[in-house]
Amino acid sequence: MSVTPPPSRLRSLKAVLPSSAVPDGTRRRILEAALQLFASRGFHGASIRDLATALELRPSALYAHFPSKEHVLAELVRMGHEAHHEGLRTALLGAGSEPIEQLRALVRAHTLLHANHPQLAVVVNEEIHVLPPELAAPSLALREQSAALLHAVIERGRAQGVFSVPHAGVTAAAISTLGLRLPYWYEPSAALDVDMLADLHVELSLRMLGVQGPPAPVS
Amino acid sequence: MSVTPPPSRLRSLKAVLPSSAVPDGTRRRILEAALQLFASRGFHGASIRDLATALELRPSALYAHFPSKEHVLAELVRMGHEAHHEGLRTALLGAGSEPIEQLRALVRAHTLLHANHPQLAVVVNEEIHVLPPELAAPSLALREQSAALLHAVIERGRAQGVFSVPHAGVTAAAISTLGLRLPYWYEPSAALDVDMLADLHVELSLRMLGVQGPPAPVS
Amino acid sequence: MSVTPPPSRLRSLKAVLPSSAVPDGTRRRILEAALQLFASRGFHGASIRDLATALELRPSALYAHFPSKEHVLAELVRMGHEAHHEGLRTALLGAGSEPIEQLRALVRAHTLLHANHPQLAVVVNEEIHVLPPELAAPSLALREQSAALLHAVIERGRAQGVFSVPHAGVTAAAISTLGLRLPYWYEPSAALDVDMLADLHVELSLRMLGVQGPPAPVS
Amino acid sequence: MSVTPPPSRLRSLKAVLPSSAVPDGTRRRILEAALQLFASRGFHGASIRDLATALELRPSALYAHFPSKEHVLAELVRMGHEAHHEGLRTALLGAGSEPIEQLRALVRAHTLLHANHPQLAVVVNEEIHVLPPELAAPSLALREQSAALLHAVIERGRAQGVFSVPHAGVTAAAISTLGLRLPYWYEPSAALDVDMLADLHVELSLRMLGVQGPPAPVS
DNA sequence: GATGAATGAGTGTTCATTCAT
DNA sequence: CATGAATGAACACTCATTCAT
Repeated sequence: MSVTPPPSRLRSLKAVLPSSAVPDGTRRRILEAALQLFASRGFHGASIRDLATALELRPSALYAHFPSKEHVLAELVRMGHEAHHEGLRTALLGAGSEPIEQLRALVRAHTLLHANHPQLAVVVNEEIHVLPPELAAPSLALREQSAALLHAVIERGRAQGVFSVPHAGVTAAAISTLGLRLPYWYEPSAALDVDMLADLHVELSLRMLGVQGPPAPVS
Repeated sequence: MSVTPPPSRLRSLKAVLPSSAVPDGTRRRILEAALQLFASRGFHGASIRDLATALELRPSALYAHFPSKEHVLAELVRMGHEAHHEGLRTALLGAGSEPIEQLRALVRAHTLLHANHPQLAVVVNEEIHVLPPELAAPSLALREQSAALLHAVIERGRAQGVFSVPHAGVTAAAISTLGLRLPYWYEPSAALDVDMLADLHVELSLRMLGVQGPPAPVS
Repeated sequence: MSVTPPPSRLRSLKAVLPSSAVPDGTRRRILEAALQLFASRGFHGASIRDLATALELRPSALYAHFPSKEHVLAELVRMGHEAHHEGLRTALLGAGSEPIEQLRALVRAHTLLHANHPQLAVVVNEEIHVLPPELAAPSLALREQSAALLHAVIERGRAQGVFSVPHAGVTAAAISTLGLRLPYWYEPSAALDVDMLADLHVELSLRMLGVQGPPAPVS
Repeated sequence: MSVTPPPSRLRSLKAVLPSSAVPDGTRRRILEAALQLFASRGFHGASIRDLATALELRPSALYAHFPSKEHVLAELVRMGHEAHHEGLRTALLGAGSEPIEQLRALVRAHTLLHANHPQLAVVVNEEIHVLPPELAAPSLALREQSAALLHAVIERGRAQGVFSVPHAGVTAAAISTLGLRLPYWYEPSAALDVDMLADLHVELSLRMLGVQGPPAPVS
C-alpha cells in the first residue's frame, strides 16, 4: 500500500568507506550500500531485500560474501572503529609533545572523521548495540583505547598546569560528544567547511579546558 | 526459542514518564513499557509482542488503547518534546533578564531533563526518524522552538558583549549536544549526582561562550 | 515446473490419531494433517506451507497452536509412544500370569497398534531422529519401558521353561520387528484382516520362542 | 551458525560401499560421503552443501560427477539393491537343492548384508521413496526379484512338506523384516558377531517355518 | 575437474494488525 | 477491555543448481 519512501535519519549522501583496506568488488559494494541503508534507516529498519535491491542483486547472493546480516554490520562497525582509532593515533604521532598541540590534533582528527564519514559515525554509534557481544567486543575494545588517548592528553595537560578543568571525565565526554552529534546537523558548505568546523571545535575544546585562545573573530 | 536476552543500548532502569498528564491505567502502563523497550532495543527491534509480553497482555489488547505501534512511539516522542520545551521555558521564566543567568537556567534544565529521563531522551532523539512526517511534525516544531530559545539567549549575550564566541551556531550545537549523549555514559552516583553534573555543564557552556567562571576546583 | 505429485512412502489413508486426549479443534486438525504429511513424505519433505495448504490455513496461523514445526512432530511422536506403551500395558494387565498368555497379549496389541495406525508407526520410528534430544527424550524413555515389558515376559517364560530360545535379545528384537515394518506392506483386506494378522504374528512369535502351536492351517 | 551437531539416526561408522564396481576417485568419494549423510540425516536432511563440506569440495564441483542430488541417491539405491540381489542369488547358487539349505543360505546372506552395510540398508529402505518413479523403477524391480527368491524357496519347502506355515506371505515378510531393522539396534561385538547373528536369524526363520532346529543353547 | 559468484524458488518463522466473541 | 484465532506481508536465510572462468 505504502508508496511513500521510508523515513530516513540522514540525508542520502553517497556513503564512503574510510578504508582502502577493502578491495573493490561485490564485497565492497555490499558494505557501501549497507552503510548507506543502516545509517539512514537503522539496522532493523533496512532489510536484506532492501540491501539486495539497492545492489541490483538477489538476496541470496549476499550470503556468498557475508554469513549473515549481522556480520555485515559487524564489519562496518569494526572498520569505523579502526579508522577512528587509527586517525586519532596518527594525529597524535604528528603532534609533538605539548598537551595543547596534542589536544588540537585529537579534536581536529575526531571532528574530521565524523564530518567526512557521517554515515559511518551514525552506524558505529547507534547500531553497535544490536550486535551480539562477541561481534561487538573488538570494536568496544578499540573504543576504550581511543577514549584513553584523549584522557591521557587531558591528564598530562592538567599535570603540567596548562589545562584547568573542573571535572576531567565530564570534560572529556563533552569534547568527544562534539563530534558524535555532527552527522545529525552538519553539512559541509562554503560558509562552514570541515576545516573551519575542526578549528571551531578545537577552539571550543581549549576553552573548556581553560586555555585562553586568540581573540574570537566576529561570527 | 532464543534464550539469550536481546542486546540493549541502555541499562534497564525503570523507565519514568516525565509528565503527570497521563492518567494512571493501562494506557500509561503501555507508554512506560514501550518507553523502556524502544529505548533499549529501538522501535524496530521491539515488537508489539515484546511489548504485550512485558505488560502481561495479549498483543491485540494494545489496540484498544493505541491505533498502531507508530502511534505509541509518536505519543512518547510528543511527550518528550513537550516536557523538554516546557522545562526550558519554565527555567527561562524564573531566570531574570541577564543572559548569563538565562543560559545557566537553560543548560541546567537541559541537563537535568536528559539525566533524569535517559530513556525518553534516547527515544526522542534516535527513533523520531521512523515516524511518518505527519506524526513527527508537532515534535519537530517544538524542537525548533527549544533551539530558538538557546539561540536567542546566546545572541542577546553577544549583543550585550557578555558572550564572546567564534561561531554562534556551532557553539549552540555544542551546548545542546552536552545533554544529548548523556544517556549513553552517565549514571547518577554520589560522586557525580545530577546536580553536580548540571553545574559542570553550565560551567563548560559558559567557558565556550567566553565567560570567565570562578577558579576551577581541583578535579 | 514440476506438476507431478511428490513421492510418498505410504498410501494416503486418512490419518487417525490413536488418542482421544486431543480435543477437537484446530490443534487436532493440525496434528492429523501433519501425521498424514510426515508419514508420507517425511518431516523434511513436508513443509509448513504444505501443512497449511492441506489445512486451508495460512502458515502463520499454525504458530498460534505450536511454537515450531519440530514441536508438531514432537507431539505426534509423544502421542505415538504413549498410545503404544499404554496399549501394551493394558494388554498385559488383562492377560493373567501365564507367560504364553502374556506374550500373546503383547504381540497382539503390538500388531494391532501398528496395523491400525500405520502413519503414526512410521512417523514415530522414522522421524524421531530429527528431534533435538530434549524433545525426543520423553518418547525414548517410554520406548525403553515398552521394550522392557516384552523382555520381562520372555525372561519369565524362559525361567519357567515354557520358552526355549537361543538368544533372548535377538528374539525379542525379531518379535518387535514383526510390527515395525507392517506399514510398508500391509493393508487390511477381507483375506487378511487385522485380527488374522495379529493371530499370525502371535503364532510366529511363539514358534520363535520354541512353543509348539496348534497345527498350522493351510495358507 | 549452528554449533550443535544435527541429530542422526545411525552411529557414524565409516560408510562402506558393498561393491568394487565403483572405481576409486572423486565419484566414489562422493558416493561414500553421501551414503554416510543420507543414512544419518536422511536425503532431505542432508544438503548438497553438507555433502560438499564433508568432501572438502565446493558444491558446484559435485555436478561434474552427478547431474543432480537425486541421481546420487538413485545410484546408491541401485547399488544397494544390486548388491542385495546379487548376494542372495550367489548364496542360493551355492546351496544345493534342499529347501532348508536354500533358506539357510538366503537368510544368512540377507542378514550379513544388512549387518555389514547398515547405512546402505537404511538408505535403500527409507529413502527410495523420494526418488521419482523412473529412477526408482530398476531398484523396485530388483526388489521384487529378491522377494521372489524367498517366496519360491518357501513354496518349494511347503510343497515338499518340510515347511509348515500358517500363512506364506506373512511368514516371508517376517523373515525379510528380520534383516531390515538391524541397522537400528545391532552393532557387531565379540559377544554377538555377524556370524552368530546370521545363525540366530537362520534358526528363528526355520522355527517360523515349522522346522525343528537343534536344541537351543542356553542364552 | 574445480571454483566463485550468482540465481530463483522455497525454508521456517515473525511481523503488525483485525475481528468475532 | 481483553482474548484467541487468524491474516497477509515480510523477515533472514538455505536450497539445488548454473555458468563463466
